[in-house]
Amino acid sequence: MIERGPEPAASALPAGRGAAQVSLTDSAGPIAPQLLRLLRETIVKGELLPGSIVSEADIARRYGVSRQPVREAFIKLQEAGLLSIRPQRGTVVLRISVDAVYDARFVREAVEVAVVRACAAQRPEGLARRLADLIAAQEEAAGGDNAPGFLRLDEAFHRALAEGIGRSFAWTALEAIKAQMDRVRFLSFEGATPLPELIRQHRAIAGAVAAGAVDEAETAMRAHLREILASLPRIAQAHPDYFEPAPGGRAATRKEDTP
Amino acid sequence: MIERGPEPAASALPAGRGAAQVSLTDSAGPIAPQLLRLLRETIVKGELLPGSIVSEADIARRYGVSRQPVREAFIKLQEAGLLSIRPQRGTVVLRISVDAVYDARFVREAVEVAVVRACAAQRPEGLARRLADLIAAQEEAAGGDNAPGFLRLDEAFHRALAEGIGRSFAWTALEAIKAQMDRVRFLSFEGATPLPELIRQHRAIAGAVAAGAVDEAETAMRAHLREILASLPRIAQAHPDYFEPAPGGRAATRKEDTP
DNA sequence: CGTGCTCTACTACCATACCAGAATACGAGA
DNA sequence: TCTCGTATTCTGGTATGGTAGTAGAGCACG
Repeated sequence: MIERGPEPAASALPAGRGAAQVSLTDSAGPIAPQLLRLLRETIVKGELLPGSIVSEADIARRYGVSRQPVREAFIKLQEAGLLSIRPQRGTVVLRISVDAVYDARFVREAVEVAVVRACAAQRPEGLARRLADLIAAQEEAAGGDNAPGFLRLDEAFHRALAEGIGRSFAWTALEAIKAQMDRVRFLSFEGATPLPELIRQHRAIAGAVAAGAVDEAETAMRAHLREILASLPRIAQAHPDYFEPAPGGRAATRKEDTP
Repeated sequence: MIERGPEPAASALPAGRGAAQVSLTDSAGPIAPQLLRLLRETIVKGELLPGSIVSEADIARRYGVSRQPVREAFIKLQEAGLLSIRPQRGTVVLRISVDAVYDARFVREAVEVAVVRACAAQRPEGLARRLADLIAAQEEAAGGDNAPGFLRLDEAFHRALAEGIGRSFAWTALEAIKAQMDRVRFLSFEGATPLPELIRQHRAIAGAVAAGAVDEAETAMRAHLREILASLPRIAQAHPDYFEPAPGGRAATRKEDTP
């Protein structure tokens, strides 16, 4: 076991109530996936600030695990465009790249439009009911000011569409990409699109699907996905330190440069 | 250094001319990505047979590296749906799942259609020229019976479309997914779609893009992507041992089963 | 006082060691 | 001969040691 003295000096993590509160070794299952989810959530929520540098050993000490699972988590987070691993130099939490966010939306929109068109064309049995249930739950969450709960239900809504046509893989493939957009969403809680408006858009999508209106469903989905990022320019201005400077170069894309 | 005796007994790898011919330690750069590419190619080409079991230690010995880079490669190959890592039981090369291939095509088609539509709508400068060059090179490769070379040029063609509209990320995101389809393509060299026909389709796509015919470009792209898998049912029948049995259950999707 | 060099303190990467669980080989008993 | 319990030997997961390489601080020199 590693020496795990408190020594909270120079901690990049919020360390508000002791970061290692979530026990990884105690609970069941492999710790590598647990650590991955934990770190991703930490970054997406903005608790681990963009630009701050982390290290395998640092995180390993902090959570009382070895460097091995940390390394695996780092690699996946790099693929998701949240970290940049620079060999022998350090690993840095990437600032949000506006370009990367739009790239993610482009791919997500392409896939989700195809999904929702197929839904409207096939009108699979039970889907309309499922969507209605989710929308009802979303209204409840919105009423109770339960923002995190709403985000989970929002995900469930989109997943339900893919599952409806037997293409749950389509949503799985988007999950890695979605992280980029999620970071913006968490920043945009302050004065972004009100939840009732998002619910209204969900209802429009579900309605078009139930009616078998293919083109209408596509239009509704596109509007919805663009709405999510409508506040992006304003957010980027409000939090300049969270975002990559303007230039088009995106370090996240280049996984292996030929020097 | 690990004892690396020849002992070719019970080798799952073809071992035709000594598998470790490709030196990993000598050449430059981190060996983990190199090993990943090498293993992926080995699986996609069918040199490592579906259903065969591999182990971290086995591969590590074979290529004269430690288990660490092998492990990282395994993880990524699992995400790509090529391997199934079963803790404490073994890692198996997954058979091709027809469902998974169609899932991959669904996502790829959705993204590539969006790309090609944007290309036709924007008609970015220089793209038409680039596509024409690639098609010319493809004709040369097809004439010289250079199948692997043609596949590389085919990839370059699709990547060029994404790059044309400044969405190279779209192609990057597809690379992991594409592996499923590539496996089929390598099996289908025997009596599949003749290369001239594929080139004709490329020309149709490029022509529609150059003409700014958005819908026509979409149609051409869809036809092209479906053509690639046109021989799938026949291939699956011809190589039953390479494919997952009929039932809809796809082991590739379930990353963590709850036993 | 300004500038170049060395040397230290990190980093990620790779290799090795240890562990718990799963599958199988095997032998005793019926 | 067949069945069941046990021991061995695999597996992947985790922990830890070692190495090449980079960034930056401190010192020598102009």
